[in-house]
Amino acid sequence: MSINNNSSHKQSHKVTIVDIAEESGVSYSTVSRVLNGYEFVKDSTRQRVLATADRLGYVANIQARSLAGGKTNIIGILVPGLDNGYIGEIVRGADLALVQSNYNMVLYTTHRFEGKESIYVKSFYNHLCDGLILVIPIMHSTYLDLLHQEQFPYVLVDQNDKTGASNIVDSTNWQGAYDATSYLIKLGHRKIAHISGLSEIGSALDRRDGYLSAMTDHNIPLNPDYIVVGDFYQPSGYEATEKLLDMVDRPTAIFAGNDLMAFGAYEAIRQRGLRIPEDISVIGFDNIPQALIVYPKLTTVRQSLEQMGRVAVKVLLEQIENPERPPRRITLATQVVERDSCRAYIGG
Amino acid sequence: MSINNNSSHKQSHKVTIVDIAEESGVSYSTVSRVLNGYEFVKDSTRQRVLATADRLGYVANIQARSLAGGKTNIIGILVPGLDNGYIGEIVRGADLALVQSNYNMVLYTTHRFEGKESIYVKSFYNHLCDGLILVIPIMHSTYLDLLHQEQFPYVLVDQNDKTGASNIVDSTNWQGAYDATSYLIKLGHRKIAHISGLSEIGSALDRRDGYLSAMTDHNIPLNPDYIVVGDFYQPSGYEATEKLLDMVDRPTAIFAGNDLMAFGAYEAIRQRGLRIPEDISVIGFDNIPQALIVYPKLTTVRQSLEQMGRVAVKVLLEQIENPERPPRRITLATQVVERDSCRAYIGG
DNA sequence: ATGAAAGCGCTAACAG
DNA sequence: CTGTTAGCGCTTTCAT
Repeated sequence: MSINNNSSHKQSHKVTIVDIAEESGVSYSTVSRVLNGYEFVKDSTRQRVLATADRLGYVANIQARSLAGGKTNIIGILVPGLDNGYIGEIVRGADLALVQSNYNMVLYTTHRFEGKESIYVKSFYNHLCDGLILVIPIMHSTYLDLLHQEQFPYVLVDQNDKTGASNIVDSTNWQGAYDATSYLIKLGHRKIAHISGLSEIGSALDRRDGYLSAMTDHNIPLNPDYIVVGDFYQPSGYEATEKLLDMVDRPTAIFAGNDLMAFGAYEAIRQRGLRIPEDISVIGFDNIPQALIVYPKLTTVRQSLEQMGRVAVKVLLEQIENPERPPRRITLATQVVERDSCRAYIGG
Repeated sequence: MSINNNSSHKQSHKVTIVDIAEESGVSYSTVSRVLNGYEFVKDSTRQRVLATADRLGYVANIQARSLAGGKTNIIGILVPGLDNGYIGEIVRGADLALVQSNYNMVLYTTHRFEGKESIYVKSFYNHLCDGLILVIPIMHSTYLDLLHQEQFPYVLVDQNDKTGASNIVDSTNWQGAYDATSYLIKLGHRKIAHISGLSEIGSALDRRDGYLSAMTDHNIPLNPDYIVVGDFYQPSGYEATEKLLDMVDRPTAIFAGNDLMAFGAYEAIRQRGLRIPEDISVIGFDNIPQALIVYPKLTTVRQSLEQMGRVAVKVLLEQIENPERPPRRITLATQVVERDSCRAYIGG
């Protein structure tokens, strides 16, 4: 009789495949096979094993499985933090996509490590998970090298990797910015300012370029002072807007690099006693959920963050299934969502 | 010469304690001791081992460590989802507190499992982490039994466990609601409605009771129709408010069970062409970050969500250090934050 | 103070 | 189709 000589009724402690093996009179490798869906197992055996596993309340020990070289059925998602809505939406999308798989997700927030996220990556390729989704605006290239070196499946979200060796899911940042700017122009604005994101961030650059191209294409002279750099967080939008409003030749419309900075702009504008959109139009980028609860509701460029998360999962799982598949890049469309924060420019 | 016969320079593959042992000429048990901070190791040995570990770029394999009975230095945090700001703040607080420890956090979202979160709990007590923070409004008692059975360290956030056997961090829900309601009363309101949360949720109940007590204490007759039940999400606040506004004897103030539902109320009120706070006052509960970006800024009851997260971590770590310590309950104070969504009731 | 050896729970050849 | 046998990387007695 085994150590576990209790009356085979309810588990008194951890149930392992060995327990199942004994109970169902097979070797534990067979149990392992059944549990892993191995084809060539007699059906009756399979049933029996499955039944006892169930009866005993077996829960696989992921660590052991992973240690022994199996898979974890976990995918990791690395994010800087949860404080900006943008990330939350992507995570939500990923989570949604995972429901339909038999994978679970674990989320790691790295913001406290400023560039040391590679620590995480290291533990990841130590097989804490089967694949990685990276949502990290400012990427320290060390990662990618590690990941490649280990041939570890991963996908970059909204982020560029010049080497072309990464799976990437992003959206049409340039086009979205172009459209946003054109929208403002079509409304009659010409004095259009842009609050840009940090230059280290690819999407910020793309959006700035989109803005510039739209202006140029419509033969509107560029005013360098109309471009001010923020950091994608709300306070920077506030400060940027203050500068803009201080100008003698104050802009009549602002295209913020993302919604958060647009909210900052709202504050600054309101504080000056100006009205949106009567006195000044504001358009954002992202369409985070808060865009709907601010007043007036924010006109913005929608990128389906949730969809990005979903697609990222899809790509990642495919990569895991088929490690040989060459990396792909999927770019999702953006779209201007008209709400209440912009209106036609009259007079002047 | 070992398998790993590369020129002991940069790792060509995973570095294990065996590698370190060979490089520094000690047994791998000694390496393990050093790495775990065991006291009785000769100092020179310790230095040498540490140095080579560093040079080789060693990263501990958490899985193996855990399997062998060691600790993971990971604490898990179980949340329903990330879509309501409330959770995000708690997570942020927990994350913040963890910076100062040498623990890492992994976050599991369970919303897709509706009550099956016990799956997670099971894998947790399988030592995927050293302790658990549970932020799950509707608790299916199965958890707690499992957790107790395994003597697994955990703390409940904003949630009650009648057995008194759990660590709990929560805030003064009753008092906060009482204060909010009293605040409205002091402003001259008497027709005060309350949008409550689901009755399955302890904090929702406490808030409702606080509201009732305040009304009673001020001798204001209770109107059952003034209490409508939502689910803590924005749409339910919208619908609840529609009902309220349809009443012939329409309330002049609304105390929403949380900020999200208050935002729903905003929408409904605005849609009716009414103004906040001129026509109707609104007060929320939670003080999530969005309370500041809505217009008008939401008057609400602050509970320091971030602090709750921080305290939860503190309690949990202490519990992990000292498993014998009896469970504690820490209740944080709440406070009415006056902003722009309430004003004195005049006339009527 | 340190080495040897057992074993955590599981997967994956390798034999039959 | 199924059992046997190695480990995976690490912690932990038990010796010395």
